[in-house]
Amino acid sequence: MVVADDEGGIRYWPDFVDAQIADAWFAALQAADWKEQRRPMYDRVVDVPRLLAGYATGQWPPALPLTDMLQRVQRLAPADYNAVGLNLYRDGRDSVAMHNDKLHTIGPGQPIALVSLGDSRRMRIRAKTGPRAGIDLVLEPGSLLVMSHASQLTHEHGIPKTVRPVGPRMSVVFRVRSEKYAH
DNA sequence: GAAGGTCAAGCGCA
DNA sequence: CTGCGCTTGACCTT
Repeated sequence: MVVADDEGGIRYWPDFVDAQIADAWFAALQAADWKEQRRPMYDRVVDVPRLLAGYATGQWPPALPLTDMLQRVQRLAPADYNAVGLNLYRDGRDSVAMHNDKLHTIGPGQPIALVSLGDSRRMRIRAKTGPRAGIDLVLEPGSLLVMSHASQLTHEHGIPKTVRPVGPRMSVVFRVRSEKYAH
């Protein structure tokens, strides 16, 4: 347990699946419907530093291994997941700023399950109040990170950029979206 | 419909 | 090398 609270806190399983499965998933998910996004930044528009894809549960192309992934996630972190979000960090310049998942879009008490594939990347986790001691967690391929709803209130997380040469990493995030946000 | 939060890059400093 | 806090603004949410 990386962070403790009464909903399970933040839990990390480095060996969620073995390397062969992780590699196969990573390869198959290249075929997802990856989209670039852009955002305004001062007087210019910049690319969001990662590629994004997302599906409602069961609405993904059958060729994607998401059904298998979801079944395995269910064994360790059972919940009525109704959405998946995928992020592709192409190299060390790709990142996500520190943030927490929007509580209003997640069912109360429901976990968020994140599977990592491809190269390892370091995730920074930090308490939002009090002593702002940060925790670094290396998210390895084939690992599972489960974050409680409550932990989103107390902690924020992000994937910082790095100068170290790194290959692509993918995260596959299963969530229980509230009614009005679910498709 | 007003108001508040988000989150991109780059900078300076620790 | 890396972390952090600051900055603006279009868009989203309440």
